Amino acid sequence: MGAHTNTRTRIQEVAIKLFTEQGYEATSLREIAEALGVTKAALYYHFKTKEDIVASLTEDRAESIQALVTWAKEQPRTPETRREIVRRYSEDMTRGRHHEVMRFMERNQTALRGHGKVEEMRERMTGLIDVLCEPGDSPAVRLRRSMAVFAMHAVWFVLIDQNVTDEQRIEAALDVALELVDAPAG
Amino acid sequence: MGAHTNTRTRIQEVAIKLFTEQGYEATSLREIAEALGVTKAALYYHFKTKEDIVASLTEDRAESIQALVTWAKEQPRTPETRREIVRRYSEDMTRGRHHEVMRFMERNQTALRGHGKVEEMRERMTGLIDVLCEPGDSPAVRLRRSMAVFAMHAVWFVLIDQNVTDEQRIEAALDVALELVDAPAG
DNA sequence: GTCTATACAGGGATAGAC
DNA sequence: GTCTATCCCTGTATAGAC
Repeated sequence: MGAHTNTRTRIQEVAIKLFTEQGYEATSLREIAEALGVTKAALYYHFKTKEDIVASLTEDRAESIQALVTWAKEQPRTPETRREIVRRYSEDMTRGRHHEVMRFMERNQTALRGHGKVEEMRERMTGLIDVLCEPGDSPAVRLRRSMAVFAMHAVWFVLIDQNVTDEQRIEAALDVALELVDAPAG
Repeated sequence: MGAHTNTRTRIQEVAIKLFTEQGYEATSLREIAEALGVTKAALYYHFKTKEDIVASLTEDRAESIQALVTWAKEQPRTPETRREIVRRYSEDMTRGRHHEVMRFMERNQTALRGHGKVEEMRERMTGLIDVLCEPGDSPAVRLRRSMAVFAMHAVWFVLIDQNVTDEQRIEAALDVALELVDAPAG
C-alpha cells in the first residue's frame, strides 16, 4: 500500500460527504478534486468513472447484508430469529461507514438508478425484508417489517438539532425496530 | 382558462412521473418536452425555470400540511389528538397527487436542496413531527413519531410486486402509524 | 501519481419569428 | 402558444507532459 492508498480513501471520504450533502448528480468530479486540492485527472487515476466511486462505497455494505441474509435463511422463522436479525443489523450499522452509505443511498435513490452495484444492494435489502416476513403476511405486517429496517437507517439522520449520542441512537433504533418485528398486538 | 391550462397540467404530470422514475437531475427539459411532443421553449412559456415546475408541484401539498399543523397546535397534546392527526394526514394523502409528490420528494431529497418551496415543505414536515412530540420526549419516542409519518408515505412505494389495493394500503398505513404514535408499551 | 490542456456532449435558458 | 436557433456553462472523460 503506497501513497495512493491514502488518496483513494480521501477521495471516498470527500465523495460520500458531498454526494450526501449536495446530491450525487449535483456533485461534479471537479468539486471533489478541488476539495482535495488535486485535479479531476488525478481522480481518474484512482477510479475509472464516477460510478466506480459509488461502487467502491457500497461494496462492503452489500457483503455485510448478504452475510446476514444467508445466516437468516438457515434459521427457523420465529419471532426470536427476527429479533436476532434486528440486533445483528443494528450492530452492523455501527461499523465502518455503513450508516453513512445507507444515508447516501436513501437520499439519492433515483439518481443511482441503474448503477450495477447499487441495484445489487437494493436486491439484498429486499432479501432482508423477505426473511423478516412470511408468504402469508398482511400488508400491514410487511409494512411494519420494512419500517423496522428503515428505522435503523433513519435514526442516523433524523433527530438532528437534538444532541443525541451514538449510543442513544442505537438504543432508540433497537427499541423501535424490535417493537416493529414483533407480531402486531391484536 | 384557455388551452394553455391543459398543457400546464400535462407538463406537471409528465414531470412528476419522470422526476420520480429517473431522478430530478437526470431528467432534462428536453425529455419532458419530447414526451409531450413539444419543444423545450414551449415549456419555458408555462414555467419560468425547471425549479418552477417543482414549486408548482409542492405548493398544494405544503398548504395541506400547514393547515393540519395549524389545527393541531390549537389542540391539547393528548394521545387522542395524535391519533386524530394521523387519521387526518392519512386521509389527506389520498387526495390529489399528494402521495406522488411525497414519493418524488423522498427520492430526490438531495437533488432538491436549496429549492425555496422544497425547503419550505421540509420545515412544515418538521413542524408536523413536532406537534406529535413533547419537549421532554426520549429519542426513541421521537423516532417512533417520525416513523409514524414516514410509514404513511412509504406505504405508497413499498409493497411493490405484491398486488395491494389503495384501500389496503391506507388501512395498513393507519394501522402501523397509529401504533407508533401511541405511548410506547412499557 | 499528478498535472495541463482539451475534446465532446448535454444541460438550462433566451431571443425573436410565426 | 409554440417553434427554430443559439448562447453559455458545466459535465465526463482522455491524451500526453512531468
